[in-house]
Amino acid sequence: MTDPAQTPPLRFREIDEVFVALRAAGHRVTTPCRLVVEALFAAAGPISAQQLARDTGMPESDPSSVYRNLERLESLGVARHVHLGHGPSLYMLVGSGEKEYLLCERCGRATSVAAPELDAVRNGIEKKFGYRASFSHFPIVGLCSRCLSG
Amino acid sequence: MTDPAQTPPLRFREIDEVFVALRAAGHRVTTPCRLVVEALFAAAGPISAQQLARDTGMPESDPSSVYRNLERLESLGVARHVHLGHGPSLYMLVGSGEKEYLLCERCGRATSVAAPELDAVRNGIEKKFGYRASFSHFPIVGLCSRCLSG
DNA sequence: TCACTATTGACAGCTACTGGCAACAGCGTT
DNA sequence: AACGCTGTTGCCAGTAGCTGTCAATAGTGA
Repeated sequence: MTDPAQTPPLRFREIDEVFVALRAAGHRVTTPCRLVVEALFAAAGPISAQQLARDTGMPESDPSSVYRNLERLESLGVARHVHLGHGPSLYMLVGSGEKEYLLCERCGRATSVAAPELDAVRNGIEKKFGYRASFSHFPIVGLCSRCLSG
Repeated sequence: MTDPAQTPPLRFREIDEVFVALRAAGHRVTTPCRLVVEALFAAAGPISAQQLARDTGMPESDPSSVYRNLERLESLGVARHVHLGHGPSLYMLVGSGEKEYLLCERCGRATSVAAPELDAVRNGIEKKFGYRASFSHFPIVGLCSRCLSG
């Protein structure tokens, strides 16, 4: 049983911590639940509910259970979502070093940056308008350098 | 015929310019079209397609004609829309002194400011990330001063 | 007034969810 | 290891916010 296919998935420990948190909150770690969490871990970046259904083999024609799992993970603070333009919400696990987003309205390209990178911008806005801006749920929208010059 | 009810609506001249622009582009100024433009003029601020249907007496149960009129007005550069949070798009006529928006994610309050007010923020973003941000279509989202202190 | 055709209202369809419900399956208990 | 409580699932229906199709209507120039 040392078959490589049998080795635990990457970052198993962190995944397991999610399951521990779920159980601690009185939730059950079902097969679909586990698949969703694993798919979020495996994803390269923010991912749609539709894509999660595809990745997990859950009913693509009706991703309501995917949404319910995501809702639960979000309520626990384990996952969150971002609205990148007009498409569906994109979900991700919350980790250390949270990201914020810039979105190009023309080409659709999204750039993620570490939250502190935007602190100067945030402070400027707060000083002038009293708003503490966050670009983790709704991004900064505009034109990227490529679309500006092109 | 000097009955006050017969006097032209407020800002009649500007409205008429919209109709001239529509005709110049080969469009017809129909009654529903006129009603939509007048409702946009009359509205206190950005207004939803649903509300426009209500205000004009157009079929509320199916605002597709309202959307087609808005689409036409937007393609002419006469109207535009903003996404204030998770609700429907809000439409407005394009005038002089364009507005940009800040939205409070908690209380839903939207603040509109003249575009130049955000130039410092915009320049800071462009210098650091190469993006030229616009907050007229998607607002800056965060927490307003009231929600921060309360 | 006529004829051409843009525009309308009605209807169907779509995406992205949200809610209801009976059957199923975790998980603590025995 | 079986039991049973109840959280969770899949399925189905429903909703919001649009978008597409089409025959009938109504602006507009001739």
